[in-house]
Amino acid sequence: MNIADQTFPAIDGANEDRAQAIRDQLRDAIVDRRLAPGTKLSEGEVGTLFDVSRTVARAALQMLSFEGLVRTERNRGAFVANPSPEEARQVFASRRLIEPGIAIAAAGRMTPADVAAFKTQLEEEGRFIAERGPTARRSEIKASGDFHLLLAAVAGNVILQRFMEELVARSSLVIALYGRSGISSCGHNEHMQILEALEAGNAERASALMLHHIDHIEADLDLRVRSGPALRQALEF
Amino acid sequence: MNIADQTFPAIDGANEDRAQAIRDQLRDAIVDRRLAPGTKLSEGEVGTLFDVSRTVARAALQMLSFEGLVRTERNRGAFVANPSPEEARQVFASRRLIEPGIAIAAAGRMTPADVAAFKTQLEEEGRFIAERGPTARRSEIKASGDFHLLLAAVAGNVILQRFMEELVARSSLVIALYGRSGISSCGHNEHMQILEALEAGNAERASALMLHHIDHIEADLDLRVRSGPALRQALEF
DNA sequence: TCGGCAGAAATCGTATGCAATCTTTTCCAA
DNA sequence: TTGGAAAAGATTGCATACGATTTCTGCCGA
Repeated sequence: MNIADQTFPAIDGANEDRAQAIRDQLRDAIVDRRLAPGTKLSEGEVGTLFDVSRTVARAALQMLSFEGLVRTERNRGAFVANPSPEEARQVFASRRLIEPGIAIAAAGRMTPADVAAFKTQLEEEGRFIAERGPTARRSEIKASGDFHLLLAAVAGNVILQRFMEELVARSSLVIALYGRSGISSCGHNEHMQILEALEAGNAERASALMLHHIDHIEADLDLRVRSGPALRQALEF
Repeated sequence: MNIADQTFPAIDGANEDRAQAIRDQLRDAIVDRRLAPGTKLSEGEVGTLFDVSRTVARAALQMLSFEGLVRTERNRGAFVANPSPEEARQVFASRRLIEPGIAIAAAGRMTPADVAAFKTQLEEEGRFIAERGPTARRSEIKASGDFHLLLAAVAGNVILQRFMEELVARSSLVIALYGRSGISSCGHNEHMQILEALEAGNAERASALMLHHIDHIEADLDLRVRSGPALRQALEF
């Protein structure tokens, strides 16, 4: 999987920050697994693809590097991150710490509009599960992450929201690398249960369900080190 | 307070990343309050001060902007962040969520070397409290933050560690803006109590103490909006 | 055939130039 | 004096150029 094989919508050269737009495109591609972990993202290529100079492409890659989605090596370039099992565990440890609290905060702030937004989101999620094929699978992983992001938005703390954006994006990478099965339908059920608790204003229950939900996601991963770490490093694409 | 009044150690033009070195210098200056909130950080000036091109200075400022220490406005430039009371509350809400968990994780991983490091840190903290003068006050705030950063390092989760680095840095800004008194000596006592609990392996107690500690720090702030938000915005340096 | 070395090609790090945008100053009329 | 418009100045956004570093390639000797 090479970045040159991807097609990206043109960046509207309007007043918006173009580097940010490119970052968003690339992030989507990484989270959707259209760009595999380890793929090289050279400044020149990214620039050509989006029709901007290396300066702008570089800025976009720097942003992704801050988010942990891209790893940059001096004088070598940027690569889609290839999280280690240990990193994967830390991602989920972080989520276990943060998301139950976010659920509690969100429970106290849910508006009818929020409930409606969640229902729309969950419907879409359900549709992707029903469909078959790799495209649907990708959309499904994305939608599953969107549930958590929506929750973070409702919680109303922009700092935590940004942390969650990073954690959800990194989780997608981790699931891509270490995911075992299609536990997703189970996750969908759990999302619905969490929404019920939120709608009922039952913060405690929402929080507990969230904790279990994260445990379930992580339990579906196979985080055993497959071979000696030296070999793994050497093979790192 | 203008950035041009500051003196910075020269960046060693060696193999290290120069933008990163500049970011660290600027972050220290912001956290130490040598650069006041609202101070303009123009690319050209930063570049001249550190003897690098605007390209490198720009990269450093972009990093600080990601950390929330610097706010950038398109076509206008970068300014030391000026967090609103609401933002301040969110910083502390985030810390209340994360730090008790970090304390628990750290309690299970403390080595004798860690304990020694904490003791050294707390001694230094104590020294700054004893001293008088604005310089000592700055060092004291910095040292107080270092306690929390050390704890995050011991906890062993690099993701959470990075989150904490951001939160501690932003807290320094918030304290600079909204801090009322020298509650710091009280904070120092609390740090010592937390260390005792950690040393005893009492994770629950360490966690509870941490939560109270954060509450105390926030309680020392005066987060009332001083004037109409419109006026405040207008006066924003 | 294989390892390794030299040159070529690719890629990155950084400085600099130019256009676009914003800010400040100047100046004139009310 | 005050308001406002226009010019001058400063600063950013972006592209491009060039040296430095790394990677690739082809060739040679063992």
